Amino acid sequence: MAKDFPTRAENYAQWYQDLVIKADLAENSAVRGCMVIKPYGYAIWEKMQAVLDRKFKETGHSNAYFPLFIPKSFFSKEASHVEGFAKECAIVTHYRLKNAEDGNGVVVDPEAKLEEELIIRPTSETIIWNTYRGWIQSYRDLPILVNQWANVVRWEMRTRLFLRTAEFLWQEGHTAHATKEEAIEETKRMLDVYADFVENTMAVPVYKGVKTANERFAGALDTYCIEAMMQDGKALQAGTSHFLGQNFAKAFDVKFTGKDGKQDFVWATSWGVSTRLMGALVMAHSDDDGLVLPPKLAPIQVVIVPIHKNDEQLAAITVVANKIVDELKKLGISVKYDDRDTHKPGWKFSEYEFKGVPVRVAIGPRDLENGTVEVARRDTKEKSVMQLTDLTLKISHLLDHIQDNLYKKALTFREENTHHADSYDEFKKKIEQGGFVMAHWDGTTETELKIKEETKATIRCIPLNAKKEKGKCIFSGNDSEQRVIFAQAY
RNA sequence: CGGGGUGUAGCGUAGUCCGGUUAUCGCGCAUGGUUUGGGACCAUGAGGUCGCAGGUUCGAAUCCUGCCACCCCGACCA
Repeated sequence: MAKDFPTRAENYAQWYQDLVIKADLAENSAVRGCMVIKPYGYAIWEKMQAVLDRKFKETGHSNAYFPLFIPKSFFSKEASHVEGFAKECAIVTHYRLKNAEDGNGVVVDPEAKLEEELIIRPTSETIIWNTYRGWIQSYRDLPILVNQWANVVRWEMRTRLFLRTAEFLWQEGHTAHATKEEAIEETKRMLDVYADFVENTMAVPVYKGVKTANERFAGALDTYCIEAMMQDGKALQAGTSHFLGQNFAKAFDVKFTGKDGKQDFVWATSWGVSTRLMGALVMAHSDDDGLVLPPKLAPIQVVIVPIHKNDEQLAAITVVANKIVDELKKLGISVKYDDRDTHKPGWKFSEYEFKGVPVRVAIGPRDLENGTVEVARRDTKEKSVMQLTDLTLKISHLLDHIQDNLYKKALTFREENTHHADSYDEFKKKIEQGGFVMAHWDGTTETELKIKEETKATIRCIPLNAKKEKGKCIFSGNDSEQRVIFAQAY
């Protein structure tokens, strides 16, 4: 495995890029801006999907699937929605190719122009609300709680593996409700689901908050979000949940008759997380020696490496190793016994370290004599010799400890890099140093944009559950009710 | 989409300014042997449309034109 990639301190962006590629998570494809997610990376995504999908179902949602293509006319029905996405849409204009007349390959058949062009979905609100119109007549049809796992396309100028690609994978939940209160409740419920997932499964602490008007989703009344801090101090939006009000119901004429016999427009929410979470995962935990994966998402949680001088020793080690494998599997732990003779143990150690496998077990001749194994953990690099007695239980606990430790480490890092600022000078200085800066803001878009222009920092969110604290806006000096989170962001 | 940079074997590179036999070196790969508690060693070998397409020239990795891809910085965004 390559050692020739920069440390985080030397070049954070390059470190990330190299790590994603060299750890076999993903690579650039022949299509500009699009990535190939490789098996090891996809395995992590599948684990994320499995946990999230279970949580969605536990909160009453069902999966469905809507088309990749959206008629262009649907898009223009919700004004702010079009405005938000118009500049980054891929459009299908034709439906047939023909052989080129000069015999060189194929060309678009001009005869096969579509009457109405199709947009490749950048998100599915429009096609879904157009569909919901047919599903909803009465309050008895509500709520509709649907999620879809899908790919979407946003034609980005500048892309980075996982963090921003032209095509990405995600899930989008789209719900319909009879009342405003119920829709807002749903919006917040799903925000909590995301926060719980990112903190407990990904081991990444987040702030829950509301976006400012400026950062709001195109077509939403309120956008709730979770914001995480990466190791370079920048913020990364890890998930969003939108309260859409009646905007899409009005745009697509989706009404229902209430118990009182009166008609009203339906209330909506949408919420999503994407393969961007993969980027967050890498940037939150990994180090200069490679990936560090939280046990709950690691495709391989435990790897066993035999150390032997000859076939007899290997055979004896294999007996012990297989027993450990069986016991770990019974505990639901994914384990790999790597008895390949094509690589030396040292090579394997480095390889699995680079791939972020949380726990490594090495078994050699000395261990056979003593009834022990050597256990190494990836997060701290600590090694210890353990007795075979109760080994699998100890490993199981160790995995839990690693999961906890990663979260605590990330939390400590975030706390150490979160500062308060009470004047604009102090603010600029602290933003320069990186990290989050909690500061008072007067609530206007003008102030927000000016601060962004001068410092590159944006308001990541107005945190929920933060203590109210009167103060003066660092920029304008006007009154403010609470501090908001400023940071440079991905 | 604007500014800058890079493109030579799977990866990293020398050579490019100043054109000249068979394109350099390391890693990796294959085969054989010795090895195996932190990326082993020796020997032999395979692997190249020098990003692509034109052009200049007796001759192009090298000079010229156009294009493509990727990286960094900006604008835009999850």
